[in-house]
Amino acid sequence: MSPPEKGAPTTRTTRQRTAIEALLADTSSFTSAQHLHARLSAQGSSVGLSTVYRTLQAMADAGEVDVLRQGDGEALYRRCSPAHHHHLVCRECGRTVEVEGRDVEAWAVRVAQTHGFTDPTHDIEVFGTCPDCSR
Amino acid sequence: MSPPEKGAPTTRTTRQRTAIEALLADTSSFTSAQHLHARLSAQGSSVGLSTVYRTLQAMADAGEVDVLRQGDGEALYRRCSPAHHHHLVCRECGRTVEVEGRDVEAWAVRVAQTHGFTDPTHDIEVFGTCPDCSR
DNA sequence: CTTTGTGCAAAGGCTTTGCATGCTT
DNA sequence: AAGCATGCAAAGCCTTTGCACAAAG
Repeated sequence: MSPPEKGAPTTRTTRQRTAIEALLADTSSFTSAQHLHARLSAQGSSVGLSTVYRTLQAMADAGEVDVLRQGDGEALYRRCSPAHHHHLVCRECGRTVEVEGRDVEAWAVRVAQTHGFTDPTHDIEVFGTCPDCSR
Repeated sequence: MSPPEKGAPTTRTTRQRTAIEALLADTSSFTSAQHLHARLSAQGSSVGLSTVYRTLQAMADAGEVDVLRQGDGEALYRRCSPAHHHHLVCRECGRTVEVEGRDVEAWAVRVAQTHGFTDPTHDIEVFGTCPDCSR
């Protein structure tokens, strides 16, 4: 079927890819592909919208960014640390804080086991209004 | 602007609404609007797709069904109990179990407070393979 | 009789894909 | 030179909306 899959699929260093990664590195809140595309254009380093989508998708697959599905169908992305973690997101400005949740991890596993579900996974996000926005 | 809003916004009893509620009551897994529409047609009690969407949305607003955003942008619905709860969803067949999470609720609140975030809310879903599917 | 619900078809918004060209290796 | 990456435009998908008609209260 498919050739003997080896490690990481080649990722070339292009101006676009670099620009996207750089911008993402400077952003601490969740952003949409479209917004990112707009910022890149405004900033001069214009990149095709499809490229933004493709790159973001690739990074998500590689675990380099976290994806959050908004209620309106728009996907939000944010760079993230490699370790497993959860987010505390400000519902006003989108600012994000990565938090750990050993307790929650354990809870999730326990819940799954209790019902005989194997191979547990979970999606957890906490929302709130951050200090700056509630002022 | 708007008239003095009183209690519940009138919900009329129509054949369509009844059919949707009935089908939902018989389903214990998350379903998409389109799938629901197809099942209704197949079952004879055909209902317009827009009506399905509108009804589902109304029920979601009323807290009669839970909404789950799939990665591909399709929304999944499922009837639910009025009390606050979370879901344990089988990633194979979609079967769902409602679970409580006092511990998690507390954790979420604590996490928010720790970072000065007010008015905490959360989205939590646990996935796994159910007994029947892992067999 | 008045008001809300329904259908159909068209519009919308985000995302994906086909294909020819340019750039990285 | 060989192959992935990029752009543009078109296509896809799910969902929402406008409007005229039917049904509920």
